[in-house]
Amino acid sequence: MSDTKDKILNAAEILFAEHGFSETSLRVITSVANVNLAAVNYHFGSKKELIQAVIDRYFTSFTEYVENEFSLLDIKAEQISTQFLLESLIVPMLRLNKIRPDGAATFMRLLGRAYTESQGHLKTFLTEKYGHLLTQFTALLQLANPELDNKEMFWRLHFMLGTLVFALAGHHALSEIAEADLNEKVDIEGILHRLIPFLSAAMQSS
Amino acid sequence: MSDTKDKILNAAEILFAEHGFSETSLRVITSVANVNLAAVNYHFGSKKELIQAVIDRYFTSFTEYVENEFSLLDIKAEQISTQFLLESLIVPMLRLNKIRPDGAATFMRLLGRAYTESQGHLKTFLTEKYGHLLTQFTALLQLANPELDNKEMFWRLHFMLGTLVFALAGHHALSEIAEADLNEKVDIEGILHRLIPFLSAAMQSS
DNA sequence: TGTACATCAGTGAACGCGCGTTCACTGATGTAC
DNA sequence: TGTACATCAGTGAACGCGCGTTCACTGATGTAC
Repeated sequence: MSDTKDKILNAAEILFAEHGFSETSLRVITSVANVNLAAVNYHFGSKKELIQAVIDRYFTSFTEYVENEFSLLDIKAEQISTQFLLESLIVPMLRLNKIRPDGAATFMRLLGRAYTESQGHLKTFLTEKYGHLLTQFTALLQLANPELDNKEMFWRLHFMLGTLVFALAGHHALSEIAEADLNEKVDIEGILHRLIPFLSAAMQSS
Repeated sequence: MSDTKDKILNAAEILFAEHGFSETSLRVITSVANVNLAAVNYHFGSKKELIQAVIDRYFTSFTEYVENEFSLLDIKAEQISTQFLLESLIVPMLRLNKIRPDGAATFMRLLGRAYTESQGHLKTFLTEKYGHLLTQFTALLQLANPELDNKEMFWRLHFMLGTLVFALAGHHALSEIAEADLNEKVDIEGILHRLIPFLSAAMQSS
């Protein structure tokens, strides 16, 4: 992969996470990346495909880490619980910080943007490529919560994922308020450790 | 208030909720509203001020309903609990359906957009005008959960609000998946009744 | 080793288009004397 | 009751601007014979 291509991806992911996809112009991206404007269309074909490439790069790493983590779980073991499953997402999450500066936060913000900016192409693209991961996670959750029926599980799962993405994607804003109000600094890991008991309790509500 | 002004607001709120603020052009709004393009700038001054006017119209009604509902609560009563407080938001929420078709859903989607689209002007505008409502709600929550310290309360409150806005703003998408996967139709009220026990349990997690 | 051609990465300038906003203007209604 | 002027709601056309994309082109490297 050429240097130029990487420079575009690196600049784009930060700008997309910060300002959203449609609010970020190719002119800003290429000037931050210090490459020619036409290089985006040369390497990626269109802005749409650049957006997909940016998200895909994270997802490829993330799913690899998650699958690796899941394969280590002993599915028959007694200790499989919602809390335990959510905690098993922390390691894959934080490994993203090693491949890109502030990678976990950037990935979550991109996910939040993808969820919100309502052009269909991203949703189709993601569910086709990474839907099996959600299926796998759902199956494990069902193992951990055998007393919940399908419907209840569906809703709780989506509430939970929503809270996760929302809290992690908005963690910049939250941290700012937290620092002003409580004089407390928190990073992604800190938020995850506050979120997991919160979500586990919610999942077990009767 | 002139007919034209209302026609613009009514068309704009639906389009903003559906496609986001910056993805919705004044040309689309005015053609749906069946008014002249220049009328937006004549009546509102700019697109930014139109966005604020759309959101403000809902907030004015909503805060009025909420304050009315809160004033009916007996603050000393034993039964004040998180569940009880969340349930007291249902009535104000659903009253929005009476002043505008699908008003509750539209309002939540607008809130979600406002939270996500990152220009500061909306956040400043809203916290200045309606921040006291959040303060009031926090105080009541603290009454219902005296065992939580300030920090824990801060985080749980924001996780909770995030889940609420996220789930309600995205309820169109969720309902679609739910219908495909579970053959179940749900509206805002249905989601609220699933969400409240979920969030109450989360709030009480130890 | 030398020549001819193909492939590839990258570029500078221009294209057409949709955007928010502005401006000079119209016509209806209200107000003063 | 009539006239002169002011205010207001609304309009049609144009403005300049930033956008994603395209196109003809360059220069470096690889491949065939």
